[in-house]
Amino acid sequence: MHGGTDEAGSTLAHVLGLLRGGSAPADAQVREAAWIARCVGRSGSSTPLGSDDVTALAGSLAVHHAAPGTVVFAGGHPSSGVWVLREGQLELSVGAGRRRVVVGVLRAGDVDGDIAMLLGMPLPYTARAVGAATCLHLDRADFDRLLLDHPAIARRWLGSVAGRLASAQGRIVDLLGCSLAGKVAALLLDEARDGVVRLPQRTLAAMLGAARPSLNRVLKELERDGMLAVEYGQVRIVDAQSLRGVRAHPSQAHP
Amino acid sequence: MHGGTDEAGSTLAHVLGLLRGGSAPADAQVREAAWIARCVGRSGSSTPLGSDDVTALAGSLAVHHAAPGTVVFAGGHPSSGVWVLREGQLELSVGAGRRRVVVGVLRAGDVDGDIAMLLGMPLPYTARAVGAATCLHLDRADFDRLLLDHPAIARRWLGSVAGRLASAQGRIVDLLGCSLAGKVAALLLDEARDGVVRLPQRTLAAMLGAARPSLNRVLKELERDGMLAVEYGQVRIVDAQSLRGVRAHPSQAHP
DNA sequence: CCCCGACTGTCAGCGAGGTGACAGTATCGA
DNA sequence: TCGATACTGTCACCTCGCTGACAGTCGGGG
Repeated sequence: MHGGTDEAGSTLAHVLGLLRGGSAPADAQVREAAWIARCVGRSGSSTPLGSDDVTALAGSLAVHHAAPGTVVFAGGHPSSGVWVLREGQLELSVGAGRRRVVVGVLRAGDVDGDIAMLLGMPLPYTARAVGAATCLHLDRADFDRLLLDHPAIARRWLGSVAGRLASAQGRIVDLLGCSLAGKVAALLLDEARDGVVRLPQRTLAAMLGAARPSLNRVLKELERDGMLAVEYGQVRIVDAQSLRGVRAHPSQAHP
Repeated sequence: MHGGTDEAGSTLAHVLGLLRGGSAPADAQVREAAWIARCVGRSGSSTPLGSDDVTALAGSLAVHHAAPGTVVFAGGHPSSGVWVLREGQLELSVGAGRRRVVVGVLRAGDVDGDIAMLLGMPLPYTARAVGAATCLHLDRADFDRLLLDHPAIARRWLGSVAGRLASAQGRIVDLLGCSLAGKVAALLLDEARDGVVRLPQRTLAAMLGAARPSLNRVLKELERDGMLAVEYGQVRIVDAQSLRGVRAHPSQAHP
């Protein structure tokens, strides 16, 4: 099936299309950005900076007030440093102009840009302020000075990144062991904020490496079973407990 | 997700045992341990400690000489600290007694145990010295002191963990976008040391969430195409270039 | 207000891969 | 040297999910 007759050219064009932030965001690009978006320092679980840190450092951090719709950082460029969102929401998106797809949302307390900066890799998505937003920014030099002056913060930052690594590991395991229904359940459960996942089915499908019709079928089944409410551009989790049960099921059913 | 264990009768072994009536360690356990084993600080790519660091710190690190077959650290228990392998090889395995499955190997320069220690989670596998091995050990206090006294090392450690996070991300994308052949190619390419992957097909299949017969079929196809040599308990990569081409193919074949 | 673009809902057909089973073979310990 | 115990190689059958297409619905901009 994968004989020597495949067109190397079309494959290459496909790959190149992914790398440039072109017009039509290919599924693969959406998928990659969406998964990376799940690896930010989430407030509550694994934020490297506590609110006490932020207040203590407030004077030495650059404050950035972003007007609604403003781009805070742009995908494709190397990360200028670390962003800490203090108020408002930032929408993470891929793709140009009208064809852009939202792959995630940053909320107050979230920290992003650190991994890209540490590794010198380009940011995979663009962040825009949804309403008015207040961010704190550390450039590379500030970041180094922060870690140098505050070893406790350095230590906690290490813990934060380690936690993100562990959750990425967990997602690998989730993705491999389950049927599509299990993957969907796992994705919804840890992507939800306040019981709602505000992503279109197309994006969810891309994140799972699944086809949209297949995803839709699973969603409707789960809705019929009373676990979800499928709405326009979002999914509401109704019965999280049962949903966790779906995730736990072994991969294939068979008598 | 939680770590595995090495001792029959522990809670986790019991829970995993419930999922399948199975006797051998459940595939899910093997899979999880195998993926975590791929997230150690590999020498060369993302080791937090340079050899110069190690020599500079040699006096303050605890040296541990492990006789062949000795257990260096045991799965299921919380990590006592960070292990740096200086000489020899450590075999990472899951499962009790004779039924154990090897999920990875540590080589000179590799660093492990840091993530589990940082997060307070149990180690998912047991490490045994294959031949004679020399390890350096830092307990939690030593680790904290190291990061406190050497900010440059703390900074590099952060970079190392960030690199491991990025590679875990990359694996998620690899796993979702490709056909089974693509997944196999990706797995073999970055699991190989000196062109050889020394894991049985059962373990490889578990890592990919695939069935062994399916994996075997793909391996034989790749062998027929001259890219691999399938041997007893290991796979030898013959033509890495072509294998990289297989990995790049889009997900599904289609006229 | 209406229209256009984006999103959801659904279908028939097909191929990839899972399942369980069984035979052959390499490896290791007694 | 001889089993016991893995591991590999392969089969027929069947399910899951992908493909491509089309109709219905929501929502924002002119």
